[in-house]
Formats: sequence, C-alpha cells, structure tokens
Amino acid sequence: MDTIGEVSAFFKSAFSVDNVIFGFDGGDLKVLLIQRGQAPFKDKWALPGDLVYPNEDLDTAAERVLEQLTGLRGVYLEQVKTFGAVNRHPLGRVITIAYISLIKISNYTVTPASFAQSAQWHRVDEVGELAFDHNEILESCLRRLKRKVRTAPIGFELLPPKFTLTELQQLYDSVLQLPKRLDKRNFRKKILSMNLLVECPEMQEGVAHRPAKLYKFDRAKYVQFVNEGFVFDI
Amino acid sequence: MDTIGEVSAFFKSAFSVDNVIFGFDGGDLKVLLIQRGQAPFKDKWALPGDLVYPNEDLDTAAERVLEQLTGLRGVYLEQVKTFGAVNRHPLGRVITIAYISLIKISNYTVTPASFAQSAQWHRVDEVGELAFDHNEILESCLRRLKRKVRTAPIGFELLPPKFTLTELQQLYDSVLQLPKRLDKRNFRKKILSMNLLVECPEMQEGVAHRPAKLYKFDRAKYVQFVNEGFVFDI
DNA sequence: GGGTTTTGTGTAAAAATGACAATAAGCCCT
DNA sequence: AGGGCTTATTGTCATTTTTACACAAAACCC
Repeated sequence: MDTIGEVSAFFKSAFSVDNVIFGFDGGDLKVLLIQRGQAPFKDKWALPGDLVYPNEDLDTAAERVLEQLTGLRGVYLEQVKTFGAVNRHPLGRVITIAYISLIKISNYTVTPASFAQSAQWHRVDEVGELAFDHNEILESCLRRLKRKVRTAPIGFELLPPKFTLTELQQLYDSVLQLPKRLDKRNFRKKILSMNLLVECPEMQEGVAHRPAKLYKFDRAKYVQFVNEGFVFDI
Repeated sequence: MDTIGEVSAFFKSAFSVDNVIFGFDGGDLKVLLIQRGQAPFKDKWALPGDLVYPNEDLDTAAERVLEQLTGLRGVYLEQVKTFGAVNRHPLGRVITIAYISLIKISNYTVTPASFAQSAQWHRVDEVGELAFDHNEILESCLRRLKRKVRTAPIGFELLPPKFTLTELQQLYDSVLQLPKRLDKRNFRKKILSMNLLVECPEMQEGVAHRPAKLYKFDRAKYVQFVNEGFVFDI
C-alpha cells in the first residue's frame, strides 16, 4: 500500500480473525461452531473469532482464538481469505481474515471461551444459517480444504496419530464428497506407494471383526521426499 | 468475528490493498511496479496499492488501484493473501490485502497515478529489493499464479485475444519456469484436445517465416464444459 | 463351531504421458 | 526465380498411470 496521510477517517475500522475449525469423527467432517452470547446475532451459531489486538500478528490472533476455545496449541492453521464487504458487520467497518484449523477431534474438550454461550461440533453438511457472512466464509474454507487435502498431507491432521487405512479413506471420502467413493484397493495402492506411512507393530483393538493394521504418517520422510521433488497428490 | 465493545483502541488501524499486476511480453513474465514518490521508502520500487476507503469493498479498492494506474477495467483480479505483521508498516498498524491482476500488456499505457513518480514493467526474475514487505507479497502472488495457471484458464488473460500456440506455450514456460520447457508437440496436443480454442480465419502477419495460425479462447465453451465436469489441467 | 463383519490383496484393459524428427510455409536476399 | 533461413505443423510408439473389479483371511460373537 501507499502512505498514511492526514487520514484519521481511515482508522475508524477494525479487523478480526474467524476460524473454521474442522474435525473428523465417525466418518463425518465436522466444524466447530459457537452460539453467540450477545448481540448482534445473539443466539445464532457462528464461527469462533475475535478482533485482532493492536500489537498482535494475524496468525497469532487465529492461534489465540483456537486456544481459547479448545485449549489446543501447535495445530494446523492456514489463512484462507479476507472478507471485507462494507456492510458485513452491523456495528461498523470490520474486515475479517478467515483461517482454517485442522484438529484431532479426540483431543478436543469443550471449553467455551467467554465470548460464547456454548460450542458444538456440527456436520458440515448440516450447518444452518450462521451469523454475519459466516456461511460464505465456511463455503470458501471448505472449498480450500477440498483442494488442499489432495495436494498436501494435511488430512493426517484430522486423524489420531495411529490410524487404519480405512479410516484414512473415510476421511478422504467425507471431505471430498465425490459422486463415487474412492476405490478401496486403488486408494490403498496409491497411498502406500508414496512410502509416507509406517506400519505400527500393534493392531486395531476392540472391534468385532478382523482388526486392521495401524499406520503412522512419517513427516520427516515427507519433508525429505519433497526436497527431492515429490508432489503429494491423491 | 465476535463483537465490538468499548474498543476504540481497535480502531487505530487501517487496511490497504496491494496489487501484483502481471503482464506477458516478448516471452517474459513481468510485474508492474511504481517508484514511490514520498516517504517512507521514497524512491524505492513498490507494488501499487492504496488504503481502502471506509465505504469501499476490498475488491472495489483493488479495481480502483488498477484503474488509476492503467486505465483498465474489467480485468482478471484475484485476492491472494493478507499480510498483517505488526511492524510491516513503519507509520502504524496497516494490514494489506494482496491481489493479483492479469492484464494484456499491449493494452497498457503508462498512466502513473498521483501516488507514484513512475510506473514500469519489471521482469519478475529481475525485481530488486522492494518497499515494505512487498518482496514477500510478490513471492506469494507468484506462487499462486504458478499454481493457478495450471488449473484454470487464466493464462489467456495475459495474451491478446488472438494468439498463436507458440505464444501460449511461451507464456506457460515463462510462468512455470520448469527445469525443462514443455514439449511442443505434447503441449499442442493437450491444449487442442480440450476443445477450448477456436481457429481464426486469418493468420499471423509480419513475421519472416511461416506464419502461424491464430486462435481464440472460447470462454462460453469453457463454462459449459465445467458444468459438465471438465477440469482444466496443464 | 458357524455366522457376521471388515481387512487385505492382484490383474488386466484403457487412458494418459513422454520422448522424439522430418516436412511445410512463408520471407528474404540475390 | 531460386536457394537459404526461420518457425509451424504433424504422428507414433513405449512407458506409466489409472480404473474397474471379487474373493479369501482374520477376528469377534453367540
């Protein structure tokens, strides 16, 4: 941008971050929403977010929002898009920077932050009308997730450290929502041929059928392969 | 985001748009830079940009910046990323939303806006040190362009309405900067097999060799094919 | 021990990719 | 008019990748 002149008018605005927190549970992709405790849009469901502090970086603000709500730190976070329609906020000019977070839903324990009455997981395909322009934001973030999950190994962020190939495939199926589900044999062939998964010595337990092998994602290998020109693609 | 309370402190900030304007000329990908006419960073090269007016949408601001500098309207514009490090602007908290524009360089006539001493095309691989965090912004936008040019028919925005296949291939070569240039025969096969180009009746003129066929991009067909499930991919 | 459920695995046909070179068309010059 | 120069145009074959598809093995439950 250019220069700040005698432009106090330009300083009558604020910016916020909104966080689309995705989780995966029992075969469904979910998003964590809060129920607003105050006007505007009191009692409506909304994306968790907050104003950015004056001396706070954007990513830091997104991390803070996430931690206040979930207690989690160090999770996957990606800036997606900024929304700034003049009238998107009824109380003033507020632009918001939308982020995606991917968390392991089993790590999550409800810790509604002060700004929310309650927080709850919603299936992404069953989200109703949200506050502000949050439906639009969610759409953008979901599109981004669908693209990125195919071109970067971020799906693993949604699974526990040890997972079965069936779980991994269910994750892809529920994120991508393709007209046909992925083919089991072809999926396994493809993912294993990448050499990014390591077999765990132990097996799945507590299931009433043949137990599956457990795998872990080997991030170090991934980094190495990328340096050698590898491109993740599913 | 959440709510605006008694938070005048939050309103001591501004936001701007910065526009990475790409053009293609004589086999090289170029970016339009301005030389700053005032402090901070006086005389440094920078991305064209401006503060967003209080009652102006973000996309509108980016369009305005582009039009003030080039006189062009209705060109390709895409929001890329928002940069908001606390100290990125020496005079205050200013976050900036970065956009890409793609223009047909032949349409461009120098019209330096009031905020610039001069505007000039620079080869993207010969850009020196820029003002603010503009090198970082340029990097992000270039990465985005490299990805998107393969998955959406946006390369045509950089070419005149009628172009030869060789020009189109040169465009891809100069944007992608792959270790090996694309294979001529395979490239033509692939692009023509998409059925998105229509042959013009006339031929290239004024060249001292066999003249090439001219083609136009058929946007209507592209829209139709996309509805039928087609995915552009090069 | 038989029934139920999910895991785990191979092959063949089709499609896409990648490598590769010789002729055609127009201009320029003499 | 003809020879030289430069770029345009075109097809094939080998390799790789993708897709479609079905049955035996393992554990639990009763």
